[in-house]
Amino acid sequence: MDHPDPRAATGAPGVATTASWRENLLLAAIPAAERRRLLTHCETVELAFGAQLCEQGERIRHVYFPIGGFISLISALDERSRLEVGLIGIEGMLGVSLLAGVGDAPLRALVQGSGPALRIEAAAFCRALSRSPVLRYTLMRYLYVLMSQLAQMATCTRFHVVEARLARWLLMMRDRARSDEINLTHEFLAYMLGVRRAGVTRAARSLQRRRLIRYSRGKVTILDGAGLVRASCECYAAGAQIYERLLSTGGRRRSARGQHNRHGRNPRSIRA
Amino acid sequence: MDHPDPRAATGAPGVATTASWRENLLLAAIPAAERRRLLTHCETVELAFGAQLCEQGERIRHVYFPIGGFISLISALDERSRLEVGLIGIEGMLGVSLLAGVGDAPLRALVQGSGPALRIEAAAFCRALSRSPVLRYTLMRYLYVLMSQLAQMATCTRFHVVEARLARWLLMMRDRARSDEINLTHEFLAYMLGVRRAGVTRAARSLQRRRLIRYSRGKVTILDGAGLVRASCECYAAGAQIYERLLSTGGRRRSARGQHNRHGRNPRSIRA
DNA sequence: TGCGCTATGTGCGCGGGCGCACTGACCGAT
DNA sequence: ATCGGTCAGTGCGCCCGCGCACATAGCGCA
Repeated sequence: MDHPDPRAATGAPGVATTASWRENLLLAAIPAAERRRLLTHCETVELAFGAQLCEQGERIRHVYFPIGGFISLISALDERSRLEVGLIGIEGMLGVSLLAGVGDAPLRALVQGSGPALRIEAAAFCRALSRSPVLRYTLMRYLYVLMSQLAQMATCTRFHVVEARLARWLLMMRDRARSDEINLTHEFLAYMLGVRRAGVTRAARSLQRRRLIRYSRGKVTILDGAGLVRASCECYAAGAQIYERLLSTGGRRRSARGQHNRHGRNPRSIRA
Repeated sequence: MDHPDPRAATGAPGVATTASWRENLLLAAIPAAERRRLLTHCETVELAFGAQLCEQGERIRHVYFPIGGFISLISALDERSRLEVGLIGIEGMLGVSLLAGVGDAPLRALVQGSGPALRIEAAAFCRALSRSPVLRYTLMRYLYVLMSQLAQMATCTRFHVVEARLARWLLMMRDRARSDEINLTHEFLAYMLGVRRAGVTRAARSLQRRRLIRYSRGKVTILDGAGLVRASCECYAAGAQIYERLLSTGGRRRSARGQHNRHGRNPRSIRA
């Protein structure tokens, strides 16, 4: 109702696909040996747009490492008051609370962009965690990034107007989907931003008039990324920076070795 | 200017006081042997109201375990747009990011209620962490609680009116200060809630008229706690519950043994 | 006793976002 | 070709909180 079929099932576990762990930056940052062990417990699944992977307070059954799709974290006070507080793409994972030894999900998780993900059973994941300090270390850093994002989100939501926040979300989704085309209706955007659909319509129209985006019937295209960055609040740049500083340079104890980003992209170039 | 002298120094390390580790619930939850080792590195300090213990992005020098005072975590986009996103009292600690292997503070930390705290140097704390799985485990659960609070804070700030949020804060501070008298000006409250002082005045006056609180010149007294709970948003109850479920039952690996929440409350009843 | 500072009270006009409700445009299926 | 459904555009009155500015009132100190 509020968003496309929240109960839509996740696609069935797939067999081989072209996707691989390489697509997930967290997995890529784990030392090969650890990763191999982890991957033996993983299966590839297709995340279906709108699927609800878990509900606030419910038990976590699987941990997901997106390798194409992305997931949004939603904090809901009740069905009228809800707000997206985090976004998980190829740079992250769903289920960090297991790291803290907590088996319940703190937030609702909704698939926002369809695509594949690797998943692993919660129990197997916990076993892997308890065996591997490096795994813990790497994922903890991500947990920290998520926390920083949460705090920033709170402030951003409080102080910035819908239009800037919309621009920010579109950019974040572009980064996570790695595509300038995003499938999202105003309705869904309103759900995420915690505002009325009418408010989204107004903001989106304004962005479209300025030729920064184009949209129609649930498909948004980013035309001018640089312009959109300018139209967004500084939180977009800040968020990208936090991530870059803590993770994209390798993730594993780089602080000691000063490694560089193997993927070569400079996340700081938040550019167009 | 915006709040009482942010650069006020923390009181000098004290020697023996009547306060003890027993006053901090996290420390109390750690097995005795571990705690003893940790305490050898601790010193007692007096937190001075308004002191800034660390700034967003700066290096963490000490970890604090309040045993009387309490600390607020503030996310600042710039000096006009800032918002309190967390509150740390005897139930918590300042410096969790070290758990994630990150040496920089994600948020500004301001002393909100004067009182003693135990503190330990960051390096010593990290060493202790790396030696003790139980310590990690216990504190990780707290990290999780903080995260949940952050997410809830974002939603609360977005959807609830100033008066309810004010009531909530007063209650949270009462719990952490364990006193119905709280030293806080409207100015400072406005700083935390991210609203104008005038907004706080109006809300406070309304609460006072309803005989829930009384205040004058920087001192707020809670007259009717139960009434104040009713005037607050459900986030107060929800936050207390999260904490209780995860930490107050002992904190140490109870989940691994399949124990149940000894307090017997149903966590699902988050909506009144 | 009086000064000055800090804390609180209040007014006014503005604007963003809300709730509600209806219209119009486009798409796919029968 | 038509119909039903989803998606987007728009209007209207409302209210909360903002920004600004000024008016009182306690309190400490000289």
